[in-house]
Amino acid sequence: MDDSESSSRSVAARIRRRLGRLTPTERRPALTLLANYPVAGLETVAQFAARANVSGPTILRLIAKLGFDSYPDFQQALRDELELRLQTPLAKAPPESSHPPQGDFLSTYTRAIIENIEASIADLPRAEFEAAVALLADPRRRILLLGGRFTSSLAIHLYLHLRELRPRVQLVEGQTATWVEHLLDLGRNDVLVVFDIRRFQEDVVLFAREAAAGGAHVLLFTDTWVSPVAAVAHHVFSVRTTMPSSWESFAALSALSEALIARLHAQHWKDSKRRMEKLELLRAHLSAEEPRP
Amino acid sequence: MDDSESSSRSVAARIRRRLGRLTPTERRPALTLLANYPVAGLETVAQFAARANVSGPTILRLIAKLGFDSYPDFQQALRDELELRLQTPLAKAPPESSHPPQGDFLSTYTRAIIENIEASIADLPRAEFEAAVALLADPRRRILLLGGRFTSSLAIHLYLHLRELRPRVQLVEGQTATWVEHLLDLGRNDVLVVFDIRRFQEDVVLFAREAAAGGAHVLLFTDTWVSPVAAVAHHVFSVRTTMPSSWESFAALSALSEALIARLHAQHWKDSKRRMEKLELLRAHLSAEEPRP
DNA sequence: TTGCTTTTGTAACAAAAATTTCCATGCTGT
DNA sequence: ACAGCATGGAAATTTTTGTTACAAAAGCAA
Repeated sequence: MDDSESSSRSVAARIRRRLGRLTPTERRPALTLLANYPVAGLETVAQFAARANVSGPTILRLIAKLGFDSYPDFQQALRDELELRLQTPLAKAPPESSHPPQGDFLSTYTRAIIENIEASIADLPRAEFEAAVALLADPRRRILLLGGRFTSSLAIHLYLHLRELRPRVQLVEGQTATWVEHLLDLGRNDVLVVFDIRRFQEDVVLFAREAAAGGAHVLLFTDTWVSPVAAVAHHVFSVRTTMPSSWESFAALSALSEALIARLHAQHWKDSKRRMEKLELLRAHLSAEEPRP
Repeated sequence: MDDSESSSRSVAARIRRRLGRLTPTERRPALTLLANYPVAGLETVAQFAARANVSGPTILRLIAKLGFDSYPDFQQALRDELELRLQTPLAKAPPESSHPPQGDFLSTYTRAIIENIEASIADLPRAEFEAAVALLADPRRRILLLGGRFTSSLAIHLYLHLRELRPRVQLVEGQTATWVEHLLDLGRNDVLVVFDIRRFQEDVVLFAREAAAGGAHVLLFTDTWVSPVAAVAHHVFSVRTTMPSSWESFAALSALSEALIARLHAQHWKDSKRRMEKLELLRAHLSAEEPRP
């Protein structure tokens, strides 16, 4: 009866909506799928059934109740969802050729960015955020920042601001081969902040792993695909970076680190104010002695 | 022959490693898979083949070269990867269940950011935007990027992405004293992109002035206070960076440069796609010849 | 050009998958 | 207790899918 309404939603949403009306045995694979979303549903009926400890026909009855015409149909829906989340620049020609632009480009693009930010921040666990702030606020800890090929700009952004607020902030940069030096005296009292999004970089992952093994706290900023660094990270922030049809957007990651900075600044205002005034003074000294151009 | 070694890596890594040794037609589905990772590989052979415009057997030959015994084997490997990635801490948090409180710091801060972006983009002259895109799209022009003390992260962000899309992109970095070298052969056919926000930097302004005098097109990204660079700039984008209580936010600037990149990519999709595929190939070559760890 | 090798697609075939049928089991209400 | 009904699985059936053999096409050397 409510098919027309629920059929527009994601598979996960369809399941949640009908969970109450499922038989106990049907509920088992339904929950299994939610727990291993969407991989479980991409297997064969037999594999899925085995995973959920039910028989094949039960799977098929479940799929039918969810409103799919066949099991391949259901899998296609899962793949479509997945693809939408994962599109990379090379994936597809821009849509403007296919159907005329609705609203101009800038407005459309901006709306997508805003949606990304909103969705990301809404889903973000507040406690994790506060924990991260506390870690970064602790002046005794050393802070190391690391980014990937593209995300290094984010690491730099955070670095430039943190450096103003507190001492002992370092950026891991340059050739990969030189990174190890940072690992040398990295210990229990240090924090590594890593930015890593899809097309996760092996060298970044390895570095984070090493740092974690050495006892450092690892803070990870990643996309919905979740970098493998998460396995060793103490705090993980996963935000949306995918845009409808084009490149990825760092807007949400950027917003998050700015929020982090703002929070730090607000909470430890007295310390950072003193520090910034001192900086100001030093800069004045330096520039006063510079020769006039 | 080196199967034992490469089989421990991810499917994507296997592809990159062998990309050079594949036939042209086999390379097509390989790149298709990387672009739509891993969805393309989770489809049936026929679907995957259609997506890459090759025949079924070509897919199977590719899979065999990658070291898999069968297509289902290959799919299982993809699913395993996917599952591992999605099992991370994120799974703990319930996805779309309850919306977090409205009034907390993060939400408030995010709302301010979003307002900044919306207001900035709404006021932005579309013609200027398109003119900027056209300038940056012209492959004959050299592009120079420059940022200030904090805004350098924005310059780097744009630099890292432009570099993928087109040749002849350079970043002005390092000590101010070394910048002049860039001015040497800067001429009528070149473009200087400058980021400069309040507490405008003298050295940045001087550089831009010099570049403009030399005939270069100057593109300025600035805040509502408008950098003095505007006096010599050919296109000026002034956006909001002020936040209610604390630090400034680069979100609008960031959104704008991302929109630029997206627009460029969309308009000159064919060129940039070719370029990016070539990059992919080169990276594969480099990583294939890396020494064993 | 000619002949040889490599590459790629067509079509037939075998394997595996999804689907259906049908029967056993357990629960509910009289 | 026993009919009636909902539920779930084993096995048979049908459909789809992966696989292979083979021939056409393309590239290349002499």
